[in-house]
Amino acid sequence: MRYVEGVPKQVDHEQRRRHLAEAVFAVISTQGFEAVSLRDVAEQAGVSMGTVQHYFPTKQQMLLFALSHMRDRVLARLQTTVAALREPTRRDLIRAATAVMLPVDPAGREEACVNIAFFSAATVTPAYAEQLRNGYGRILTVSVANFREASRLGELRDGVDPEVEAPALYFLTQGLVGPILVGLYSPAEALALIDAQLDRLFRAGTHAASTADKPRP
Amino acid sequence: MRYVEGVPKQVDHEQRRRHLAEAVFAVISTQGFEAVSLRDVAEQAGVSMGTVQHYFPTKQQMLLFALSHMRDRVLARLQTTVAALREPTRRDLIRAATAVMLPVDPAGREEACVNIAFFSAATVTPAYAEQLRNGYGRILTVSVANFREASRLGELRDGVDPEVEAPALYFLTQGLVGPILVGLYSPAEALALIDAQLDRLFRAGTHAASTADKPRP
DNA sequence: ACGGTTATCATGCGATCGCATTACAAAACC
DNA sequence: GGTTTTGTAATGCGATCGCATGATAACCGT
Repeated sequence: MRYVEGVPKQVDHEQRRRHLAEAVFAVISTQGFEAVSLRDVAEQAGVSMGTVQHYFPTKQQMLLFALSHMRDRVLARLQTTVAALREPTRRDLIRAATAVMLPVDPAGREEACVNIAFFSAATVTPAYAEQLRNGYGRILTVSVANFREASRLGELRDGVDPEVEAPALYFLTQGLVGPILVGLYSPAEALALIDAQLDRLFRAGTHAASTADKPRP
Repeated sequence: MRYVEGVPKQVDHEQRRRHLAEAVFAVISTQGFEAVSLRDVAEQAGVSMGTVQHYFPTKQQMLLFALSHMRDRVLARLQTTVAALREPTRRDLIRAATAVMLPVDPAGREEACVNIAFFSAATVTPAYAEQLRNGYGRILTVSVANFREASRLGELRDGVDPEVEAPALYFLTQGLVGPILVGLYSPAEALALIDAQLDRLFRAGTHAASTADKPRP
């Protein structure tokens, strides 16, 4: 029988897989990565264990798909957040993107829990490491491009090298995730630290408003 | 029977526990956190499973002790590395401490693997989170103190706020650990990024030599 | 209409897990 | 020197794991 691409018989195969991936996220962020079992995922998704096996032959493939779906989910949330800004400056874009990657709301916290779990697993599972390099490398590339554009537009202070400061701000953001998750640093402190760095990198008046109340128009 | 404190009967109880903790580290960094079983740890340590149970009533207590031992081990390596410096400036101290926390050698990589594994587990196990806050909070405090001292000695450039830049450099370092572990960033690139930040924070001539060959005396 | 495919579920199986139990040798105590 | 305590090992047990198998109903193309 011929297999016609993109025309599912009864259900949307990929959507089911994404739904199961979301169940994986819920289990990881509530019970932990090591507690992920096919039975837990099935229960979380409201289906039987056999259904999970139907969409993922092995547990490894399920987790690997979940990781790639998490990458897509973070990128989508980044794009949505950025698109919601009205006439943003480069600083506004970078600030918003940074805030998305920090666990400041339930969605961000779930994503951070899942990502740190896969980072840990990636140290012994090369397939995870490759996927993480893909996702995080992509965001880093975009961040550097944003800084380059800001530099071209003259929004950066004198002497600020976008090739150095873009990765620095990006990895600083990543470094804040863990401490926030374990309660060593609060989201507010983290954002204050980010804003302090942005103040150092960008000229004054190159963004709408940082943390203060925005003045009436 | 009376229990005389600090006088072990035949073996050094705490040393045995540390030895088992090191076996835990080896298992985590080679097989992963979820693969840690009492049998694996026993085999890695060269003892029977019953011996592991003798020193740790439960697996949880074993892992919790391992985490506290890892904190001690990192702090000891920090102290040893810093003590080996000859007439270091504050910048030299901070640079050395930063390099210790990055996975640049096998020891550092093992520690990073273990720490990121516990960070992941800490999101669902408060006891781990508390232990991590303790360890990382301590290092952060020392780092801030070092920056304050550098500021007092006039080694920092004008306008550099130690209360902001100390945490920023510290979390930047933490943010580099994960990307290095998964191969997104090389240790050399990471150290170059750190040195670029140090160049920005410290006045010229406040350290012996950064990356260039040191001139003859 | 009907054979074939797909989606779903229930169940079974071997392996492994944490933990409890037991046995035994060596050191310590009185 | 006999008893108690401690270190070490071996083994058993119930639970859970990933995965394989079989059954059942819905949907498809011809």
